[in-house]
Amino acid sequence: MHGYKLDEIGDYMPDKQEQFKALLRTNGLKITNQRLAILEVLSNRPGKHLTAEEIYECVREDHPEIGLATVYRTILLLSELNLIDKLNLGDGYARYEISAKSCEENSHHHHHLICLDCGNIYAFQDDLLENLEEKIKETLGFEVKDHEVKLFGYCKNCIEKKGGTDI
Amino acid sequence: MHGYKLDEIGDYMPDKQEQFKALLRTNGLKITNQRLAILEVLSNRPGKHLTAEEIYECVREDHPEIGLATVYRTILLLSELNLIDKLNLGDGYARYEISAKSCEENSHHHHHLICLDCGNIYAFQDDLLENLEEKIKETLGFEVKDHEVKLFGYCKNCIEKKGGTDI
DNA sequence: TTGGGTGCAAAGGCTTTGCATGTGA
DNA sequence: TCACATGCAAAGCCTTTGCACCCAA
Repeated sequence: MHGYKLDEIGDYMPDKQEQFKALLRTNGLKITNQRLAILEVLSNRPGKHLTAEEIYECVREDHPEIGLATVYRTILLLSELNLIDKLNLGDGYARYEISAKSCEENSHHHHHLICLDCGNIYAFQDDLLENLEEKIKETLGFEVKDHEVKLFGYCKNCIEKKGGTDI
Repeated sequence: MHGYKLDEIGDYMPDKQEQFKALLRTNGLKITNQRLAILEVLSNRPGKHLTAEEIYECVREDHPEIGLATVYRTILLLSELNLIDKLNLGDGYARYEISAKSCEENSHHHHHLICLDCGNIYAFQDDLLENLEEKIKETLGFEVKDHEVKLFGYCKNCIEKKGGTDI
């Protein structure tokens, strides 16, 4: 984290792209076509979890000259600005999605359901963790600031396809 | 997974190393000093989460001739035999610990508390997730088989050191 | 004896970095 | 103009793989 200012932008700002531009300006960063294009790719695919390579391919459709290094650098920037979330499934690729946080500032990350069959990723919100975190604070004195929950299993579609739950 | 037989060993087996040897024999694998040494390093450090490099350094104290590749290959083997668990903190290193599962077969993985200050990792058991998994099955039709929960925050020691919780 | 295991070095694969060039403010 | 941003290629870094030698069974 380079210490970017994250809270200078009011909620009244109408357009996500305008918010982004203002955020860049606030931090003395330049507004470039590459940065706008990368954020747009991610914004247009909420709930999709794209690898750097996938983002690169999407952006290249409109900006064939862009370099993969720029994608990586921009991803890092967007992460530090809390505009995107990083997800690691352990398959060797870091994945990114537009942040839910960027809408409601106080919420934790949502959780992920990963289907072991088709690989699709589903998101869900749950507040069960809040109780757990209180319990941990009481018993262990550990103060939870953030969490990452990944549930692995089989999604409805795949279960129905196989005609049973005993995969 | 290469389809190793995991359940051939009874609970009556007295020594962890003897269990391991029997497991290797059962699967037609050879008992080597390197394999024994690597499992011992991990067995002697329950709750520690070692990287391959760290395991390598530990084993080298008694077996200076061992190669890093052997450590990686053995780690993979131990994982497939469910004797060790893999943990990914997103820092670029895969970490390993002796499996809690290897004792009680039916339990899920335990969860991890990761201190953002000192980097220590604490483990805890909790059954809150069971309720959550039922709820997910009911509402989304998603059948959870395994989960991975990482909670990031500040441990008791670090909170006390700083003299406050507002780090 | 002999096929699996090991050590070494090289290769893989994702990500970061150096550097000269380009460009937004 | 000029510092920041970009593109390309090279380097980094963790991990895996190829291959000849070794050794447990």
